[in-house]
Amino acid sequence: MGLIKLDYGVLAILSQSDMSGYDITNRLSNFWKTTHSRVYPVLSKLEKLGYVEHELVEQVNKPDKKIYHITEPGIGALRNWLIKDTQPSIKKDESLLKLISVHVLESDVIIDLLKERMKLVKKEEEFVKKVVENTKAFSNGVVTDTRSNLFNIHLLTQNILSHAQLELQWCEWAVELYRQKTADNFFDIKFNPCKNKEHKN
Amino acid sequence: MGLIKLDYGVLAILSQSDMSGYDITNRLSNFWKTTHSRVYPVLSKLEKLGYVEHELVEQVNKPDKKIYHITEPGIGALRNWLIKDTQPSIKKDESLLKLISVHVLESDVIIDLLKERMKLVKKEEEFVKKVVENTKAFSNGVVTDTRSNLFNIHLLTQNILSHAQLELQWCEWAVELYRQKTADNFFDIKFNPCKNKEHKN
DNA sequence: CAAGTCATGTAAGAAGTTACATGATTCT
DNA sequence: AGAATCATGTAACTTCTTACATGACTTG
Repeated sequence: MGLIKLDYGVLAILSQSDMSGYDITNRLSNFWKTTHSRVYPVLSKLEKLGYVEHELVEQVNKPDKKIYHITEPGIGALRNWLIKDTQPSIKKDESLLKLISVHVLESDVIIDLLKERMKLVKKEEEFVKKVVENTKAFSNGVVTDTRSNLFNIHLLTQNILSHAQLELQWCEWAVELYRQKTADNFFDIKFNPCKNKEHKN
Repeated sequence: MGLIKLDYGVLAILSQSDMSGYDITNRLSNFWKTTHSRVYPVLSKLEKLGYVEHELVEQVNKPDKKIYHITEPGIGALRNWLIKDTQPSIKKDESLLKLISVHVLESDVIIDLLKERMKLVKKEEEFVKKVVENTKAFSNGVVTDTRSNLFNIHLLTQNILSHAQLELQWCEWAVELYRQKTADNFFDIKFNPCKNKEHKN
C-alpha cells in the first residue's frame, strides 16, 4: 500500500506545525483540492504507518480535538518523496474545456462567457490574497524572510497570484479578439503578456 | 444520470469534426487529462442518450473504426452546458505540493528540485508547441483566422503556452531567492513577471 | 432564528487509473 | 528485434465526491 500525493500533502502540512485534522484540511485545501472527509482517513492511515502521532486535547465550548505531529519516520518518508520523480501537473479547467466548442455560440455570448471567467479568476485572486494575509498573521509577518519555514508558502502564493493575473490578462486579450471578430481578420496574433501591449502580427 | 465534464469534452471535440474514439482521445487529452479506456464508455453512453451516432469504417492494414458525429440533440446539450455555471478550475501540481515542505531539505537540494521542475515545464511547453503545429497542419494554417472554427483552439494553446512561460520565470525567480538564502535576507519580495527585473523590496 | 465555526468521523456511489486482451503494420 | 501506431474494448482497483451524523456555541 503506497502513499498517494494527498498523504504526502498532509505530511507536508504537519512538517510546518502540529495541527488538528480540521486545521490540516483548511490549510492544505489552499493548495490542493481536498475535504475533511478525505483527510481524516488519511491521518488514520499515516498513524498506522507510524508517520504521525496524536494527542487528544479536551476543549470547553468546542469539540475535543486530536493534535497530530509528524514523527522521524514521517520526515524520512517526506524527504524521500521530495527527492523522487515528480508527476506532471494536472489541470482540469472547465472554462478552457468549454472554449473548445464555443464556435457553436454567437460572438457576444462567447464574450459573456469570458467575462464570467474573469469573475471566477478574480475570486480566485481574492482567495489567494486572503491566504497571503492569513499566512502573514500566522507567522507575525515574517513570511518573506528567507529563513522563515513559511518562506516557501510565500513563493507558492506568489506563484498562484501571478497565474491568476496572467489569466485575467489572457481573458482581456481574448475578449478583444472576439470583439473584433465581426469586423476584421488577424493573423498570427500571439498572446504576449510580458511585452505589454506589443502584440506581434 | 447527468453528464460530467468529460462527457461534454467529448461532445466539444466532436463539434469540431467527426472522429473515431481513438482520435477523440488524442485530441481531447491535449486539454483534459483522460485515456481511451475512459473515452470509449463515454461514447457508448452518449450514443444511448442520442447525442452522438457512429458509422463503421472498414480499413485495410488497420483495425476497423467507428467514426462518431454529434447529433442535433448533442449540439443542444453542448450549448446548454456552455451557458450554464462553470465550476472553478482544479489544479493538482505535485511540484507545488512538494514546495510546502521543502524546508526539510538543504537549499542546494531545493534548487535541484526547482531545476527539475523547469525541465518538466519545458517539456510541457514543447508539447503545447507541437499541439499548435498539429492544429495548424490540420487546418492548413488558418488557425489564427478569427473565422476559423479552430480559432478557439489557438486561444487555448496561447493560454497554456503563456502559463508555461510564466512558470519558467517563476522557477528562475525562486532559484535566485534560494541562492541568496544563505547570504542575506529579503523582505516583501514579490514575483512581478510583467515588470521585467523590477522586483520591489 | 438561520447560518457558520469547530471538530470528528462513516458510507455510498461516482469517477479515474492501470492492467489485460487482441493483432497487423510500420518505424528505429 | 523491439517499440510504436492504429483501434477497440473490459475489469479490477483506487481515489474522490457528496451526503449523513452529531452538537454546542457564535455571528448576522
